[in-house]
Amino acid sequence: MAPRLDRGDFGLLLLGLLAEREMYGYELAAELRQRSDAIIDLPEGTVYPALRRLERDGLVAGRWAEVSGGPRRRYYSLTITGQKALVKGRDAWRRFASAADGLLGS
Amino acid sequence: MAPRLDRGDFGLLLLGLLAEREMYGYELAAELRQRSDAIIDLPEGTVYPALRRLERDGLVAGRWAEVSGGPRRRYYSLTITGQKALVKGRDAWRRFASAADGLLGS
DNA sequence: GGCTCATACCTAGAACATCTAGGTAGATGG
DNA sequence: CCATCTACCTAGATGTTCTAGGTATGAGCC
Repeated sequence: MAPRLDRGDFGLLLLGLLAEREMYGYELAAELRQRSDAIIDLPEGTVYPALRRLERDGLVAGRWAEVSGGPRRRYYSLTITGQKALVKGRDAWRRFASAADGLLGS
Repeated sequence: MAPRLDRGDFGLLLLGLLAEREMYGYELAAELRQRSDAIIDLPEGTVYPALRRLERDGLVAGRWAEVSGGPRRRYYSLTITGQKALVKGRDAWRRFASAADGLLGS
């Protein structure tokens, strides 16, 4: 149920960013790109469906916001369930990354 | 073409183990489980197809070996192409893991 | 012999996420 | 007028994991 980064589910990264502040899809994609030095560069066709899955599963909540001088935005924020999923997913990720590092060698 | 652990392709972990020594499928699965404290526990239905893909793509080479006191084994070893793929995949993985750690926060 | 267990391989199909390749629309600048 | 940026969206293909089996060898035990 919780997104697992170690299984190739990038939804956990979105939860990570949303833990800081409310953001919208386009912003999330740009933020991922900038703060990872373009290492993580998810196309929109990945981000929007991921957000819809997170909302469907109750991990984030979305609201529409009208913006003067541009298209409207759908802002997402973490739910309580989402916060718990983030903690769990982050733990699983750390364990996996540590194990993988050991197995991959120098 | 090269397996990317950061995209959820566990084939890279198999390349990592095979860089140490020649191994067979059943052994690889057990090795992954033991050395990761059961954090990485791939079912056989994942390992065998993954090895076949790696062989199909020329990253590993397999050979059959008869064994006294048990079923025959198919041993796999890294090819030159596989060694290069391991280096590339490992680099990509380290970069991704570092970026993800930063994005996931505390 | 017959039974169970561990080893060791394999496959088909379902499930799921990414990615490609588009589309829609509003505002801005040349 | 037209290109660009913003901001959202979707359908379909691709690719991998995982489930849930199956096959076969050999050892140990009654």
